[in-house]
Amino acid sequence: MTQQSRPVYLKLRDQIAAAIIEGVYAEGEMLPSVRAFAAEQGANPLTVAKAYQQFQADGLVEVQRGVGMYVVAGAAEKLRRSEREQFLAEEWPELRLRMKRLDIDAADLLAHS
Amino acid sequence: MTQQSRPVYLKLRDQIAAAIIEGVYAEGEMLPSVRAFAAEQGANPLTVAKAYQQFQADGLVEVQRGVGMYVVAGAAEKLRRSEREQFLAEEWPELRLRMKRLDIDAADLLAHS
DNA sequence: CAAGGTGCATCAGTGCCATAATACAGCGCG
DNA sequence: CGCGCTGTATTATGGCACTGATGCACCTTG
Repeated sequence: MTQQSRPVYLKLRDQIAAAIIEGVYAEGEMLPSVRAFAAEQGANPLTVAKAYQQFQADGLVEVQRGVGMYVVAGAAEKLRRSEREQFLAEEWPELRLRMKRLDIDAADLLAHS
Repeated sequence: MTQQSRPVYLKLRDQIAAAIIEGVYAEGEMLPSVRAFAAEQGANPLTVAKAYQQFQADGLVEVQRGVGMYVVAGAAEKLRRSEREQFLAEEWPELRLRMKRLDIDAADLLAHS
């Protein structure tokens, strides 16, 4: 009903980013083809391509035309650093205020681990 | 250009919720009128109304037609509990996994306080 | 009663998103 | 070379959420 439905291409992007960081798609290996990943996820190949392009633009994957897209060396660490900084700089401050407002502290978090 | 990362009416909703919890809009008091708040925030009155409706549906504010919308007694605590549960049950688990993936621990958070 | 403020309903417009159907360009392999 | 696999460009279309302008019903106040 609300904005729970983030755009599909962004969901796919996050999913792929997590997989790269966790080594599911190791450096030097090939990402699933646009068509294969689309079929697997039940999405449209173009939508997958749109998600892939984000990584290509950031230099995290390398395109070999006619072959596939390969994870660049150091991509996992680069991605982790990038997202880490983004989280600490932008999300955490707001999150901190919000937790304070909702009266949530470390003990509450541990209770829900 | 109309597409922010987050819909305006949801931003307004969060902003108002925070104000209610913090007592800026005390219980029994009247919320700013739709038109007044819209002018103040540079938004459309209808967009503000959409944000207000969420609170009305949840029974946190009471509408007196022709007069205004009043904060119901106990609204602040009810809102805090609701958001608190929502955070712990839905957001925190994902956040926890994400922080682990990004190699963020308590020390990092304290460093950015 | 008249006037101004309130919320709210209706209709219309806009832009992003997702999908679809093709078509094209490059590469590897038999 | 021929075939099948890659990514990519093009165009078109439908859906849906968000936003916007106008007008109406209701209440209080003087």
